Amino acid sequence: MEILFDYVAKLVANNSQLNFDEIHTNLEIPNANIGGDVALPCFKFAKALRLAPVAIAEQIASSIKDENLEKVENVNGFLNFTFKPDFLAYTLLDNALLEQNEISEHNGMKNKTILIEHTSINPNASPHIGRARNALIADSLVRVFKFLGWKTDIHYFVNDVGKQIAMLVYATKDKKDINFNDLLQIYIDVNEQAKINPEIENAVFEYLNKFESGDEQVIAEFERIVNTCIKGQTAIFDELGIKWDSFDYESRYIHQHLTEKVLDELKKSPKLFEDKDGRYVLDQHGENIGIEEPMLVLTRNDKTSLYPLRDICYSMDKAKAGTDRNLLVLGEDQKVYFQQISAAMRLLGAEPAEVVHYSFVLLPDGKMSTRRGTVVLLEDFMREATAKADEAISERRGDSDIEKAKKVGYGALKYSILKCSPEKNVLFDWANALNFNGDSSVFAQYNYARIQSILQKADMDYNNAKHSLLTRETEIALIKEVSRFESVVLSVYRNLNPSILANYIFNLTSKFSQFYAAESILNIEDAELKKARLSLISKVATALKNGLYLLGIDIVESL
RNA sequence: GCGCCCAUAGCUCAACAGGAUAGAGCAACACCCUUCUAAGGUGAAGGUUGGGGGUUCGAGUCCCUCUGGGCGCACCA
Repeated sequence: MEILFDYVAKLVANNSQLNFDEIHTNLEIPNANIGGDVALPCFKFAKALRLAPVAIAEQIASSIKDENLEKVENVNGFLNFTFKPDFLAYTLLDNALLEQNEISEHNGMKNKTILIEHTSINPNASPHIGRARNALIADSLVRVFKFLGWKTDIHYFVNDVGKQIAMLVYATKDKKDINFNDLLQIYIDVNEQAKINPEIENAVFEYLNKFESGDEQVIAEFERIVNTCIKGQTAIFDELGIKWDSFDYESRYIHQHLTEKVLDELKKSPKLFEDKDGRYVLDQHGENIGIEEPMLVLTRNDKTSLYPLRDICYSMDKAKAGTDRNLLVLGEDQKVYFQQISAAMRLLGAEPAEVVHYSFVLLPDGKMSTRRGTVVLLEDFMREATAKADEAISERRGDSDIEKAKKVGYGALKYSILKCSPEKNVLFDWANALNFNGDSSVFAQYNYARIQSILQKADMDYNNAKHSLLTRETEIALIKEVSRFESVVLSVYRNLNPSILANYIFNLTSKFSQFYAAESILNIEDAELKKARLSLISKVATALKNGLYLLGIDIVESL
């Protein structure tokens, strides 16, 4: 639609005292029920032109004569432009950018660099769908940045130090083999036991002490647990096509004494002080942090580091990597904490990461809690979705196809989480998440497959099609939607919000499905029209394929 | 108690930097497969955008306030 905005802005600029930019920024797409292709509200020009909005619109409407316009009319101060359908069709379709190389070229983002850290969940158990939201949002953003030509560097911070790991080490100390799938139950049990048995707590802290002071035997035991966990967790994400470039271990900051330099830097600030217990504490009053006592305890009394200090060091390392952008996808529970780390970084003269926060996934009967075991595990969701997809495919196609079932099932899973705006809570219920009708990724995959089926049967070259022949109502509606693809991708990029894309894919699919029901493509006499329609649907297929890809969803050739 | 986020149809979600008559899907109702894949399409129904004030030519969108939900509130990581 951008090209039409330019066209209209130029036209109005030539027929009024308004300049191109002020016209262009005010242009909008009118609601479908109002009619018209582009609208210009004239209210804001009233003051400068010393004229009533209606009079301005009237004046401009009457002075514009353009062969490509069907009409320009004033509706209560809105100037509505309606183009001739053939002009609209070829202008939008011939200029629509749908492919990765075209879009990255057009927007000049090639070879920019971005570091993205995401997920970084505790290595203690199988991830639940709440934390999966982190990985899904981030992975989609990674895909969008890559699509636009950015070079991405994706990091995972492994919190391999701490009480929760020590507890798992304690609970598994006599076990020869540790199975990743047993860890959740072990974790729940040991937390239960620790409540009634204080000796566990003591033993756990002893483990932690030994780990931090470099006891090789204990370090090996920690590594055994952490590696089992990371392996198990990343295998699940890997199955979903989500990958990282590097895993950064928190313990490195302890064992290699990497926190000292940053601590020395912070000591230069009067905001860092030693409290009565001998711990280093950062006073963050005046940093606009929304808590009563903005203090960050950085060390224990023996001056060994606490997590926030290690996190500041890690964040500094990421900032020092010198990428054009530095992004972090983080749960809303970490909002204040992130502000605290950011304030410390500014104190050190560094630029904190940009952050995308997401809200939690809620269950119909309450919140999820790993410790209480009231969770929906990502892997359970994956299995259920695949099973349901396979059942449906078997029913339709006569036999099972597990690869296809995964593409359908995982797609539905991702879509159900990604379609919600990150700042809103997602309410998870099985029926909704496993619904393959209507507003779901399956609708898009299904219609993509329909298009492939037609294109295969067509057996004709539609490269130099005359798009001006596509003037039916459902064709124009579909063309308008396809032509938005690039601006939607850019909108996801600007807002760091993949739900915009999920939404778009549904609208595009809907428009295609309506066109498909209303018009024949192969069964028509007019060969030129057939060519034009084939060209149109091939472009729709490209937009669907690339759009789904950017959400991390695979297409299927038949369904 | 304080701070940040959210509240839109019975349910789940849309509505680009404030724009015109607030849109979809699910569920429920009535239709449409001798025609390119019916996981589809069409129609009807469903709303005082949580309540109340304000700013504006214009408010779901901005401001204030109340209610309800989510998250957090140094010495866990």
